[in-house]
Amino acid sequence: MSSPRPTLVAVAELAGVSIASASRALNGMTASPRTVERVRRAARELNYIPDATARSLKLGHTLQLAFAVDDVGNPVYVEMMRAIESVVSAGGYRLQVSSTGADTSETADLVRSLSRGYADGLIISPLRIDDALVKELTQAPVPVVVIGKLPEGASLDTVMTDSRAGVGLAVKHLLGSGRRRIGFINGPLDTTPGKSRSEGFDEAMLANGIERIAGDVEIAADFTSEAGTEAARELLGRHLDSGPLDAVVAANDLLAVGTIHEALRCGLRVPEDLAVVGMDDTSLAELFNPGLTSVSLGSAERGREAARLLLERLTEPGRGASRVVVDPFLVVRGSSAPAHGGDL
Amino acid sequence: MSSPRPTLVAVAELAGVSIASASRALNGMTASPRTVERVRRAARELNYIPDATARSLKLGHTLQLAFAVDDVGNPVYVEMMRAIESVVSAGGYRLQVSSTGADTSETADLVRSLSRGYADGLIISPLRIDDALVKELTQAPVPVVVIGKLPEGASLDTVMTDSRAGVGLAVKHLLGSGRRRIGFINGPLDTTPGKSRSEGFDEAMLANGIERIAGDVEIAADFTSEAGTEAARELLGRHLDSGPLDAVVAANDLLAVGTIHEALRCGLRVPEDLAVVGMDDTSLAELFNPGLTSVSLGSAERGREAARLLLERLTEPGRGASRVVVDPFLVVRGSSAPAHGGDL
DNA sequence: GTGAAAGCGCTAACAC
DNA sequence: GTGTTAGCGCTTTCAC
Repeated sequence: MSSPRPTLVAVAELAGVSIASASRALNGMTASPRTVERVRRAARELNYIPDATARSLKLGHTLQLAFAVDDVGNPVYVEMMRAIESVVSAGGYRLQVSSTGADTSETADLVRSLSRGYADGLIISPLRIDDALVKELTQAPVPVVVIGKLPEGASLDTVMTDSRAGVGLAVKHLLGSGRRRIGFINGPLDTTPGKSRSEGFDEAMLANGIERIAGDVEIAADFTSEAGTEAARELLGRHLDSGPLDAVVAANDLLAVGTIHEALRCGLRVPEDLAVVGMDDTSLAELFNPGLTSVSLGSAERGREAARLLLERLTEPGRGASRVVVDPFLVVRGSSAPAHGGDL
Repeated sequence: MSSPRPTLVAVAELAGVSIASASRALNGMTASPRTVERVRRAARELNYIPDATARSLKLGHTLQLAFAVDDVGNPVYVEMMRAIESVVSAGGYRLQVSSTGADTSETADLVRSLSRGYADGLIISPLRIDDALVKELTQAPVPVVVIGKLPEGASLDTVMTDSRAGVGLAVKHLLGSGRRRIGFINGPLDTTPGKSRSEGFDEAMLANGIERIAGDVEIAADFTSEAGTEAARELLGRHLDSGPLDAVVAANDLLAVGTIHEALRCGLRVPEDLAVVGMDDTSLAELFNPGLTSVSLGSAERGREAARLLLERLTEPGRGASRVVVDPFLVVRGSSAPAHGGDL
């Protein structure tokens, strides 16, 4: 621990060979069995660990890939991560995950630092995307694939889903099972998902001939369950007077679960008094009590596709930007079961 | 994207200075304002990003720290991660998270690769620790601090908790609130936490003068909610005949939540028919319905302490191994509320 | 099969 | 204040 770390020269010396031979022996290149044996022994004896930095500098790659997300606490990212990890490691790479703040400049920062030297490629799923970030990503010295919707004209590998349509699925389901007055708890509108889902909700209401009522939408401070509880307190509180909501669509599972939490606290029964539908269909949805009906946005599949895209670009840098889109679908669970004696 | 990446020499050339001056200008060392200006401009124009690999090789450090866990899906690690991240970034380092498999050799592998070149230090919280891993950790070329219990005699910085006593807290609480027959759902016994908690349970039963009944303990396949559900199916199923359990202690929150899931599926009411207590007091415990009574093991504090220890060792490599222990405490929520008409 | 030597991109003496 | 140069630890031609 205190002695200077052994380098290749120490190993070579101990083995009585040149450092070139030592390197070859260790890396399985052409070398006599005898040399290999002696070098191996020397390396073990010295507890030699090759310096990855030096190796990467010489080789020009690190065999590491990075996945950057805004909030590791969100299970949707965990699911993506698992999917990414499995394809990436099959491709011989190791995965590092980093958590950026919500700030785009912080994200851009991370991209810069990661992309030059510490990783051979990057998958990023940012909540907020501005032009500066797109520029940074496009100019990054290593391939970047983004999970999420990009501004028009950005030429980057990307995998996205149609969360607008996803919200539509939720609304249609609720209407179809007898709900009449649907509230919407969204995340911040300056985020990409927040924006799409907002449009999706308006669209769905319109399509179903329902008048949008201003007070039926509440914007949470972020995509966490705490913010969901907070927002639900507002939304539900407002409706104590103005007439009852009988359903809420939440922009993700965390918000949905926060909403249920608050609804129960208010003495509302879920789903009897209030149906709740989330989005992302994370493990949380399955686990929760009651089970949370949720719109799957194919997080695992998006992760898998993103990883595939990245690997492909790594081996074939020249080709044009790909764009894959994963369709949403609804997973029905207890939180949106039809109200018992439907009052229609 | 396709042109060769600009290096310092390109920048220096464009700016019309030597590469040494360029380096100095960029790094805020002594340089004339005029030089700084020209170099800055050139760098921006070329979209120059310094190569971290080369820089690290020269400097001998990366300003990166790593946190390795077995299962990123467990919220307890998310909490540790947040805590670690905040102290580490205050110290000027960036945090990388890697997910190792459950396998100790895989973990050792990761340590090897991480510890030579990609990170200046490492925090690791492994479920399983064997001698080979301890040896690897001790010999690692960069400082390592482990969150968790080490075998006797290992000289590594470590922060631990007393989860044995933690289980005792849970048992005592349940007994105190009128429960009589307590089951235990543990994780694998070949893991460090599994082992401690097993001992803790036996100890607590003994201390309270309760005869341990073999069938009252069930070992889940791992520390996930799915495994918890599975184990609960076993445990609860067994007791359909042999007489009712009125409480379950689970070795972590995930197992606890899986247990509740299964209990409800069986038509048991929680807490009326069955009280459930988890461990780790993660955000999940607070969020769940009903709220999950849980033994806090101070995950955030453990993370914070681990990060502090690592930073200290980084600046002061010589000193002896530290060892800090964080005390557990109970957080009572709805899942263990006294049964209504207690049948005693 | 093996050794000598060049060089990956950068920083830090060291001279000027 | 600036340029020249050595060298971080490694891999890889290139001769032998």
